[in-house]
Parts: sequence; C-alpha cells; structure tokens
Amino acid sequence: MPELPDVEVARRRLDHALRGATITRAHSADRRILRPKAPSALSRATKGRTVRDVSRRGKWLKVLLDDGGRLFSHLGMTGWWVERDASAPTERSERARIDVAREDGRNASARYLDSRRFGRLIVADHDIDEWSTLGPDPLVDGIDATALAATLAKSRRAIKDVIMEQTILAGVGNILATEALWHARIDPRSRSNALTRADVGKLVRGLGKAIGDELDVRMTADTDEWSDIFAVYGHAGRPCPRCGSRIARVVIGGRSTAFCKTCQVRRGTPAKTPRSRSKKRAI
DNA sequence: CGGCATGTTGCGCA
DNA sequence: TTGCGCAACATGCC
Repeated sequence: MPELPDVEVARRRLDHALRGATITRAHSADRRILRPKAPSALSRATKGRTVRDVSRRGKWLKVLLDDGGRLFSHLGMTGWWVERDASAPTERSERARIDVAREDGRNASARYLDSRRFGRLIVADHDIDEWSTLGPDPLVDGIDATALAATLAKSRRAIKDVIMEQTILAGVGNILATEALWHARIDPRSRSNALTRADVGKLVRGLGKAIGDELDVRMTADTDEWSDIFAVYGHAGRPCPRCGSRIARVVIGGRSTAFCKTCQVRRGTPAKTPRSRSKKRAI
C-alpha cells in the first residue's frame, strides 16, 4: 500500500520494531527483490549490527546500522512491513525477515510481505542514487511553493504527470496526485507551465490535505485493511462530493485519473489531442 | 475469462 | 531535447 502516507506508517512501525535493537538474524532469498541478489547479502551486512534509526524519503525507507551500513526498502505496488514476534510463523507472501534482540528483552521480527514482488530491498554501504536524487519530501522537508512554481514552469507536460515525478516531489503517487488536484480544483490535464502562482499555492495545500487525511486514517485505524476514503480516486462515474457532477476518468501517463470536469479548472491548451479514436466509453 | 491495480524502467516514435 | 505511449515485471481481486 505504497504512497507517502503508507510508507510513513511502515517507517514508524519498522522504527518501533528495530531502532536500538541488535539484529540476530536476517534473511531473504528473493532474487527479484533483494540487491545484491546473493541470498547471503542481507544476512552478511546486517547480522550482529545495531539499528541506529529508520528514515524515509518519498516512497523509500532507509534502515541505518551502527557501522554505517544501510538497508533501503521500496514497497513497489504491494509491499508491506509488519511487526511480529520472532517465533511467529512465516506468512503468505513473506519475502524477507529481520529478527532482533531488544533491550527490553523482547525478540521482535520485522517481516516484509509483497505479493507482486515489485518492491526492492537494497543492501549498501552508502546512499544509493534512487535515494539521493529524490526531490523534496512534503513531510520531511515541506514544500516550498515558490520553488515548486519555478520547477513547474519549466515543463509543458500534464500537471499530474509532473507532480508524480519523484525528483520533483518525493512520495506523490497516483492516489495523492489525483486527490490533491481535486482539492486544489485543478484539472489534472492542465499543462504544468500554465498554472498560476495561486494555483500552485492551492496545489501545495491540496497535497498537504491529501497526505494529512490519509495519514490520519492510517494511524488511527487498528488494521492494515484498505479503506476507501477518497474524494475522487477510484470513483469515476459517481457524483463529485463537492458539486455533484459525474466524476470523469482519463488516462494520463498510462495511469487512471479521476477528476471533476465541473469544479476542476483546466489551464493551458488541450495538449494536442492526436487521435480521438472512438475507444469504448467506459462506464 | 478479461480487466484493472497504490510503482518504476526502458524502448520506440514524433 | 522533450513528451508521450506502451509493454514489462508478477500476482490478486472483482
């Protein structure tokens, strides 16, 4: 369940399980997820080490060890960390585990679950490029609206596409982008460089609202179950919660995008509409 | 059975 | 060079 708020929840959970504890055993033999692919890579780099802290930037997690070693985790599409007792059985889709001995005497175990295996677990002794090249994280760094406006002015692409670019804003995925643009009343097809300074201000507030709302729900829920609290994401064909118009669906950058044609304003020229093929009108 | 899914990368074309 | 479109990855759910 990987977008910024979900990854932040995973970070807090991993931090709770691992920080200050000594790793007694670590294992993953999944050659699709683990880097380097050698099954011994995770264990060799982490066994006997103490966890300094767990941090996050965008959708990446970083476990920092006492010897400077690091473990980076990206959840892909279906990745997730859970905390268990070290004696708990292996569970469905479990791809990795990190067992620790804690000072409180508890033997905890962090388990990485990932059915589709699009996630990554990268062992390194330095920060990897995927981490270092990330743009500002809305929670860790905050969003500087003026700086963002300057960046957005450089591209003619659809605004939704641009804010999902991890080097521009770290952690914004399809759900957050869709929801934030609805909050900001901006049509996701708008050209990035056509937004006004006021639009960017609204977008920044929209992102904050979308992230905050989602984080609140994830933190107060006593389950990892998926809950649909969205205004428009996944709601194509249903009424807009704000104005009642029917929510439309388009594809931007290959990703399904829901929005309200009535209360979300379009900026810039309709990006060239090459072919208006009479594709099936879904819904 | 077909369609779709919270992410990322890489290729080909205009 | 920029901007897209699309396939691929692998699995589950409706």
